[in-house]
Amino acid sequence: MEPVSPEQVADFRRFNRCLTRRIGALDDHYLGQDRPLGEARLLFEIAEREGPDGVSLRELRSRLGLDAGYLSRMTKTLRAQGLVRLSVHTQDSRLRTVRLTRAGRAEVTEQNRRADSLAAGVLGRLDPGGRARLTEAMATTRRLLRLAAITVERVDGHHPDARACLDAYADDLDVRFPEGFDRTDLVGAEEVSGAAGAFFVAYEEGRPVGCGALLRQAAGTGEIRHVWVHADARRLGLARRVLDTLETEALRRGWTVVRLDTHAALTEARAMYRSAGYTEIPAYDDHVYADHWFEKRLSR
Amino acid sequence: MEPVSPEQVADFRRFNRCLTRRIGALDDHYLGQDRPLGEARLLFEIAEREGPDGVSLRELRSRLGLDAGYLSRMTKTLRAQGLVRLSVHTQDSRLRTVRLTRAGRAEVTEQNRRADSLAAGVLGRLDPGGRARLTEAMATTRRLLRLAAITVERVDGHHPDARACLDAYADDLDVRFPEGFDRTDLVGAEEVSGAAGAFFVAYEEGRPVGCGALLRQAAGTGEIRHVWVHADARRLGLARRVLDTLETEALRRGWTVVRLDTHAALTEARAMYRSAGYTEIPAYDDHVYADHWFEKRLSR
DNA sequence: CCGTTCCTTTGACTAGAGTCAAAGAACCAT
DNA sequence: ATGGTTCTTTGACTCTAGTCAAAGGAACGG
Repeated sequence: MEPVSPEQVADFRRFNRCLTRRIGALDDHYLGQDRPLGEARLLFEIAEREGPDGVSLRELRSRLGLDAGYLSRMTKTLRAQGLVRLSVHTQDSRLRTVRLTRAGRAEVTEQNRRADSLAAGVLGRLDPGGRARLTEAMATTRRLLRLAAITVERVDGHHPDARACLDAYADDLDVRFPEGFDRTDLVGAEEVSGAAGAFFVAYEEGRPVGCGALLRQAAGTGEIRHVWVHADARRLGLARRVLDTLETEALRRGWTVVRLDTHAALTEARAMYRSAGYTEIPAYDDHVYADHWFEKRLSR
Repeated sequence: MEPVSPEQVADFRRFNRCLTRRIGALDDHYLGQDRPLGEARLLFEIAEREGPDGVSLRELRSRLGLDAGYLSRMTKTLRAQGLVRLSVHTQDSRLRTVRLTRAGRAEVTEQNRRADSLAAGVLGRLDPGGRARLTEAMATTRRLLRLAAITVERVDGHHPDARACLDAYADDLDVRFPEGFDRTDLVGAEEVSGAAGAFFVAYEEGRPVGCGALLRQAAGTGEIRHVWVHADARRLGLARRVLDTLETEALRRGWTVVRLDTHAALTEARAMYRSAGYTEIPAYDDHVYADHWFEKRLSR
């Protein structure tokens, strides 16, 4: 890809320096008041992850990347402060489940209130136009930083991450299609392996957040299927990135045309394909869920 | 001022959370490799502040806000690693001067190279359009966060910060005006005190970075003078903010018209006044440095 | 020249953050 | 049932980061 210009690198680093200097004022965790940072972080994580049955120490440990002993001790002090309750996991009694007590919940709410008012204080020093521009620029920064942190990797069709993506994809379609979606329509693992095709998964911090499949359709022609992005990772431009990856892979295989079909319900997808250079063509198959067919001629 | 909308607060906090999570990858200091964070920070600060005669421990201490003992010990370990040299200050032998050795300089350069390549790595995962949008959004975020962190405060005309600003202002004008600038033209401390007028200084992290004066000109009319912004704080919209503050102060005093004059050399200033709602009027004085005269009718 | 103030060094602490290893209880596959 | 694995707890550490106070040398003001 094109090299990164030194000016952009300099801008990037200026931003980092500026932010790490101000991070004290920005970081929610510094609002942990008299509580040590580690505990404050843990408390927030519990509040965030806690389901109806609380959250297991194991999950917290992997989320926060903490040492088991360290975590055990910290939860002990939180318990001593009356902020959390510990109990044995209902399914697996090796695990402990943590949940917030009423006092713990109140504490978290209070911290959030404080962080909100701090943020409002900063924004309040700008005029309304400035506020709008700042929040807009922050949102753009966040979106693009997230996108830059996501990697798209080729995985085997049998890989659990591939199957997990396809499952989630099927669930999404089942909701969106008025007629529902039948999972037997999904590609088989062999169809996207070896010379037949390829499967790609997008990872954000190790978590699969998107996918896409490429299959051989005819000599020199590939078919793109199952381009999907997790709800949490939408509006980042990730689908476009997956598409780029699939096209690059097609070219690598010497396929100069790619096609795809899509359902009438997926209007944003159609817009995306058009803006990515795809043109609508007549039906090339009689696929149940297909209402629109697209094609793109690849070059270079 | 208008209240801050909850959506904007939420956006702001999402940004903070996202950034503190990624800060490990962004923060230059985390590149200090095997060196403790404190030492790495110190090393960078020395590199940044070091003049031809090095930099005094005293200055480092106040810049970084460190305990004297802590600083002393850290410089000792840096010295033991051969990265800095310590010597007695030439003017005041109570002070110690630190300067980087060749090895220290090499270390800093290497860290910078590493930080650059890390930044380039992140940017490189975006397409050129995304890179441009990201660096642009980062720059906007930085500018507006800086602006929001600046406070504009009324100070007495005799206050050292007021005099320092006027000195810097005079130096700037002396360079920009073809005919030079005579400091006796500056307002006296009494002209901006009490009922006669007011003087405002803009502070960024305790450092004066801008100023503006308001003087009574005639009944119900104020004159704005000496609106100045430090070179480091330009292009943030600070002049506009100072101007707003002066107008608010004028209104508070019941003055419904403010006027100002400006020199032909200051083209950006003229544009700024126009966009702030000032209209050009005929000369209202025969001030030496005045070529253009502006007026604004204040309301509410 | 004398007392006060300023700057640095040193010693003696504390608290937070985190690591490592051992051990016990529970689960799982065979 | 049994051996291996997983999860949590506990004890014993280490390393940073930072505070506080005492002390000594240098500068400064009168």
